[in-house]
Amino acid sequence: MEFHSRKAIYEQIGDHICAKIVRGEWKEGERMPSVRDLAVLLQVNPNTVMRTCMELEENGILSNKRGVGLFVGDGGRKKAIMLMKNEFIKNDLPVIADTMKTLEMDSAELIGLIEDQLKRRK
Amino acid sequence: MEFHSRKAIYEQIGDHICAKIVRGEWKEGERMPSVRDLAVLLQVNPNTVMRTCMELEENGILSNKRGVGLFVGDGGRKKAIMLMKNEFIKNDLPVIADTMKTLEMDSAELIGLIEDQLKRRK
Amino acid sequence: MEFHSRKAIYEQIGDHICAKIVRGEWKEGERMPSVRDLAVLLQVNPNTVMRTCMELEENGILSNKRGVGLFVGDGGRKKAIMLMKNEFIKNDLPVIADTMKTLEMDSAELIGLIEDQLKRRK
Amino acid sequence: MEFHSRKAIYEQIGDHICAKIVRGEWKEGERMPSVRDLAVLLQVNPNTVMRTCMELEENGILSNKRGVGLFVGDGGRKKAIMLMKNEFIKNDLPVIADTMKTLEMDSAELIGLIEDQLKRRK
DNA sequence: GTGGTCTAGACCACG
DNA sequence: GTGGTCTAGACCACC
Repeated sequence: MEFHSRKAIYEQIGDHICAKIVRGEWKEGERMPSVRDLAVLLQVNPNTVMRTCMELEENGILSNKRGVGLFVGDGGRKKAIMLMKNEFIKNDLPVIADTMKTLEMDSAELIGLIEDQLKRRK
Repeated sequence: MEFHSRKAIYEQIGDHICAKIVRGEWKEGERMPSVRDLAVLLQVNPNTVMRTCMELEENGILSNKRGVGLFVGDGGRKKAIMLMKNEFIKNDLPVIADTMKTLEMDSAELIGLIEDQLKRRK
Repeated sequence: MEFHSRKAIYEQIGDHICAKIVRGEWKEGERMPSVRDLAVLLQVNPNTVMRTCMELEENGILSNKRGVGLFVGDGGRKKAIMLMKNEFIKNDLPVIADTMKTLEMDSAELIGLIEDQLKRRK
Repeated sequence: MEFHSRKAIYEQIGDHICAKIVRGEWKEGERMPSVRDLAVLLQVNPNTVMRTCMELEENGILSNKRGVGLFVGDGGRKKAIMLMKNEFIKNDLPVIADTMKTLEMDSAELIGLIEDQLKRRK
């Protein structure tokens, strides 16, 4: 995985894990890959992954059974959705609204750009 | 001026200046306030403003007459619009698209959120 | 290191770093000395080195792994060569051509002067 | 006249005046345009032209008859040539030699670049 | 430890 | 007065 955005890497990893959970790839109650495995997978320092997991644990998205491993917590999917949504509203929406206002961009134009973006990924 | 976002202050100042130009408050060919005056105005260190202005100069948005002052460059408004748009496409659009996809949010919902955001400001 | 020319120190540092890369003393993918170490080495303020590194990063010559250090980027050598060459063509060639024209100096004479210059260094 | 290079404007004006004299457009003993006229012509602050002229006077290239005007001094052409040549050797040659060395550029390549440069002007 | 940002203040060349 | 550079030193987030 590569990390481009200005966000801290541990936050990007958080997004990545949340997305897995939201998409249902990692289900509630299931055991996740170990911190070490994740670190290898993401090519990142284990401490960094650790930090992410601690934060997700505090949010109740993950739960940590000592000596056993990390698990997706009860209601973790819902909480992950809430977390992502709140972060989006707090961090991104204001920027979007500002930019649209200054550039006099309307909803239609924004949606056009977003669709372009989505197509480009396919 | 207050600085909230995660962006560095000098980048926020850049947005601020570009917005002025885009809105036509500072017109092409006109002289801008001096770096020092801007610094006082924005309650920021002159070096920080300088750094912003250097970047905008490299983008052709500002031009510098030695010993005289900073001016909005020829075609500066257009370039400022392009810059803001490109930054938006590069930095923000991917985040928006990602988030919408993961949260299965459709255009209507996004626009709803944005309108809420705009109302909240009034 | 001593700094003679009219160029700003941070630009001379840029030339210095590029030259290291071009000469192969610092290879692509390798980690460079930290900003602080370079500053000590060159007897210069760390901020000054930072400024240079930021510019080289924007040119794709250096790349930055957060919290780890600065590395010579992929294709960094080629880019460094291009950068130096372009700077030379942009800044120096016109001066050379102008001077030769006004002073009615021909190629042979120029080369003579350059060889004198090179000898003087030995 | 436009001023691009990093040289101070008053120095560029000096080059400009010297070139006129070397080329014989302004002959020894002849009266030059007034400082004010030059300033208008070059779109520059009269003080700046003044400064240039003072320096050229110190070099014996110009002579100033108070209340009458500026004249090209006796032997001014020869002195102008010397001045330009010395400046070139002092300021530009070292940079050229350095760059050629780092980029492993030989004389033939340099001459090729210069000829390109000269053609581009025609 | 790393880079990155910001401040404060000095100094310079230039106009 | 203007922009531009540099220093010194602090503080931050990140790994």
